[in-house]
Amino acid sequence: MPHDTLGFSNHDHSSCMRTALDAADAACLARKVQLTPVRRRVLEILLESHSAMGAYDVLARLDAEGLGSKPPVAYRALGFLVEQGFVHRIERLNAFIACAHPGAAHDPAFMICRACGTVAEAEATAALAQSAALSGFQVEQTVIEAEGLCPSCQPQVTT
Amino acid sequence: MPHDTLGFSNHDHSSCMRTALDAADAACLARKVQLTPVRRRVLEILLESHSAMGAYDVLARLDAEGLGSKPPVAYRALGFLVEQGFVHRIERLNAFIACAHPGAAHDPAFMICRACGTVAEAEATAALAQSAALSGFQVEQTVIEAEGLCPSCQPQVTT
DNA sequence: AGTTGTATGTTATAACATCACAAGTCAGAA
DNA sequence: TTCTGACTTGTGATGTTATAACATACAACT
Repeated sequence: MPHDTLGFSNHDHSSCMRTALDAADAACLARKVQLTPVRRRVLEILLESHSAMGAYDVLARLDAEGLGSKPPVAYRALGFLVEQGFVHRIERLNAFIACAHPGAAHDPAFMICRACGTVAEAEATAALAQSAALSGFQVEQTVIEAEGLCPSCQPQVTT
Repeated sequence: MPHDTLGFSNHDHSSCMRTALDAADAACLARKVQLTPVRRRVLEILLESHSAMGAYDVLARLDAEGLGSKPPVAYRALGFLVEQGFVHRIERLNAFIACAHPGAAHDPAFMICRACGTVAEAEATAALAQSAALSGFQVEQTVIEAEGLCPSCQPQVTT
């Protein structure tokens, strides 16, 4: 039953790619912004890899395909995709990952396996909300990241 | 009533510095690790500034005082202090800040004002715990950071 | 004195990110 | 058509953050 786009379970990859691209197309149309070839390709690259990639890794792919070779090309596209919510930045890794919940407005949290580097997305709860309310801080954006071991990298118990 | 070491309120600065240094001394003694001059000075610098500082800012201070001029000097000291829990790294800013709750074991969250750069520390709740438990992810470390506007940087209502 | 462990000093470079300015693209106005 | 303005891309240079790799110093113990 390969069907999960989040978490550390299997999922239907090609379907989640199509879904995400369709969602991005729709969102861009609605917001009157352009999903240009470079931007679209960067999103595809991140969706294909299905893992967190550094800006220079993305850039290397673009370069190989003749879509751009200088850092600003990658950073601009990534910046656009993050702005639009199609991609998330993983601060802890200085890396980027395609959003696992295309379309849904959300406040993502991430679980990063320190052994294999896999990053899974979860929904953040209102963890800071209370502290913020108490101190009068007005939250605009949150970064919530956990590092640890994913199920497949944990020491196995022999069955 | 200047007495708060966390949040965006006033506090007794020199007292919070002493408290933090005393806590660090005690912890190092207990753990049999050394709070060497460079390490101690870096902690003092962070406590004095009472805000998040980049590694190179810290390094500039060390250099001015003849305590070291090369990046590894600062990174090693900062790494040690982070390991020991005396200093926290703010991933979002690539910066470091002295811990506001010396001694207490904790899982900090941060509120970062995008206008003035002030960083306040709060306690993180078990935000990810549930997601992690569901997926089998074993959390070792979390980064929880909120960006927004602190009380004094928010548009004022004329009284 | 010799060995070990911890900390520091130093050079070089890797990795990440942005600035500044030129040029191309394209829709809509003149 | 031609102009214009908004947006996007191309490119060189630079700025910022972080670590690798190797050498040295020094204290504690044997």
